Amino acid sequence: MSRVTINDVASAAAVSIKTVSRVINREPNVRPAVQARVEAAIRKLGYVPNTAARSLAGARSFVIGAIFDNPNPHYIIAVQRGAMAACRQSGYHLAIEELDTAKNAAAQMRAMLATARLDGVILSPPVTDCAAVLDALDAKNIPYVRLMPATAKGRSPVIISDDAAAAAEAARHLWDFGHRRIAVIAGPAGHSASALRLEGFRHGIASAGGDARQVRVVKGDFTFRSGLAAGLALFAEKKHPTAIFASNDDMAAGVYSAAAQSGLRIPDDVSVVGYDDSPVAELVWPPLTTVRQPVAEMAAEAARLLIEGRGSDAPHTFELPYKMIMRGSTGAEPCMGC
Amino acid sequence: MSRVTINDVASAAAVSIKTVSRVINREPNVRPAVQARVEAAIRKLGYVPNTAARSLAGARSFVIGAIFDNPNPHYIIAVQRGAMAACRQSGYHLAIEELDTAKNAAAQMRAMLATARLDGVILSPPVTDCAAVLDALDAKNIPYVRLMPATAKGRSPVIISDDAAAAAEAARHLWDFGHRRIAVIAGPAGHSASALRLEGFRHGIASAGGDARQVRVVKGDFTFRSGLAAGLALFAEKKHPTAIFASNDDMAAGVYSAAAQSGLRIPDDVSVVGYDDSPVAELVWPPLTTVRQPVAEMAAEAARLLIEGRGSDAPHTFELPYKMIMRGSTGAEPCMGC
DNA sequence: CTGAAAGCGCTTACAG
DNA sequence: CTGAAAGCGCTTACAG
Repeated sequence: MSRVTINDVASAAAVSIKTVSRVINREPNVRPAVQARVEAAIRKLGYVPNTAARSLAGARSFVIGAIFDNPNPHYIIAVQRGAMAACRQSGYHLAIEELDTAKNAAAQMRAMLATARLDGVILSPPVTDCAAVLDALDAKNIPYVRLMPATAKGRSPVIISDDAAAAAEAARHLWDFGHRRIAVIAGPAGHSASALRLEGFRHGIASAGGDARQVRVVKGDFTFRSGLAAGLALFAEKKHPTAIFASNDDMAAGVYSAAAQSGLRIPDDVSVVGYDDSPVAELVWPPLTTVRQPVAEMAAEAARLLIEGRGSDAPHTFELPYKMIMRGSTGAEPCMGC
Repeated sequence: MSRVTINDVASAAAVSIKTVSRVINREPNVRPAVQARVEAAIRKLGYVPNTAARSLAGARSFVIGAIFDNPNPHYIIAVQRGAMAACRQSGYHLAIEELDTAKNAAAQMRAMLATARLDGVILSPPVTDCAAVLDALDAKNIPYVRLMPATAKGRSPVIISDDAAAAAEAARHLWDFGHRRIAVIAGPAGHSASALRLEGFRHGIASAGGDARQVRVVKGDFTFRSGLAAGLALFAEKKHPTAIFASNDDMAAGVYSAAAQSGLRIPDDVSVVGYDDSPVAELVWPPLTTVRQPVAEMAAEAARLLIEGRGSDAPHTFELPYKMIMRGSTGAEPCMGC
């Protein structure tokens, strides 16, 4: 639709197309007055640079890739939403690729790279820790930014949110409500978030003056079902926990179900904290107190880094703040006053 | 990476670049022998056409858009997976856009169209039925294909799977197992699938020789929670249903929870059928009998239609087959032998 | 059935 | 600080 070209803008601003190009690309050496004139012309004409032409003439493809593997749909959607937003703002496209880590991930990565010219790649867990994929990217000299890696953090710019600190805050929150019999439902062993959240929680208890070894730990696998099973097992105990930290919201929802089956009320009899602030957190009753990891913002930051050509910079760590979302599933320890 | 250009291929095959272009674009008027020679050269050199150059010289952008609104993440991911696969095969990109139908959808659509040149657009429910969005697309002359529209099917090519027939099959399946006290948990009123599945189920009962009016209908909204509530209400009745058709898997999972709380076993005491074959269907126990709508394939077909330039053809309907997935949640009516 | 020429809308590499 | 020229790799519109 945009028939307006760089030539039209150049004429309107009475400059050469090279100067318009400089303004578009924020290159130096343009007098402020001239720049203002060009920008006014761009706005007036509704000029949008032709990506195909820019790509053909220059070295950029204007495509950023996002690689996923074995994924939680909510998480993927959040990453996409953030990355897409950043891409759109700069006229980039987001190419989504799903890897099957079970098979030869590096070969799949190379196959993708053979057909698609990418200016950069965003890696999310668990591929974010797949050395073979990083190698394939390095071999082609393609910049990449990783979300929440557990290993090899020195290999690329990295975007994180402090899960351990968030879990510690959850622990203190429960502690401050007077809870002393506390259980954690941990995530699966393969997932780096599991360890981060568990250790963070223990650390929070310790820093509050408690004994981290007193914290009951039950294994889960991030599914509703495992949360239900863990909750049932916990509530069957004579002196069952009065507070439970589930390492994700789905398991917390399972705990809700277990509590209902066990005749326990939330938060009167037992307090529950989840993690992720997924949709289910607002669907359950009472609404779940949980932690929000700014996934979309993290992905957007990764995309921006790549778009600005900073994906090959010396390894940096960009940390974005988590947020505890206080809702109705936590309250005072039942015998506070007994 | 692909330094090989159309010129290299032309030299290798001893033809002009125009002939190579004809082969790439499957244009007519190339002798079979020449075509074979060109294809051999392409293969030998590993030539991949430069999309930016093709786009700049020609009329195509090589970008297909997919519009979503208020979405089930699993569904969106499935649509994306299918559409991406089709796009990748033809060197296209998929641009994903989320609309907020609550706000001015047409304005959002126009804003998107102003910056992105799209060769076609895939619309999925519920935007697939948003007349204002269709108008905006028509105004810009952009072809579109719609997935599962409920209205205005004559406005574009349309991809469907027969939800009503699938629901009818589910009904007959239950009927054949001897069930006569049957309930349906319906979806939300705004969603076209709700009506399709409910009416199809009723029709199935009638065609099996039953009385469709005897089928109990309880309202749900496609969430686990509404399925749980509906199940609890149903199971509280003296002569509770022995079979339940939940209009989606999430609600079916809610029914599982209700059954457990009510001391009912699946499928011994009550049979359950879901719809969607979402991941939860294999997570619950016993695994859920459900219906698979070929969402990814439907999206792939839509993308292919658009890529082949058939998006503006006279309205067609492409129907893809659903599939009933028999698992362990259905069995004989409990008193079959009493 | 095949090809030579022009041009798509930019950026690059220079020149000044 | 600014611009004229060349060229990126294709497709279009013709000519034969």
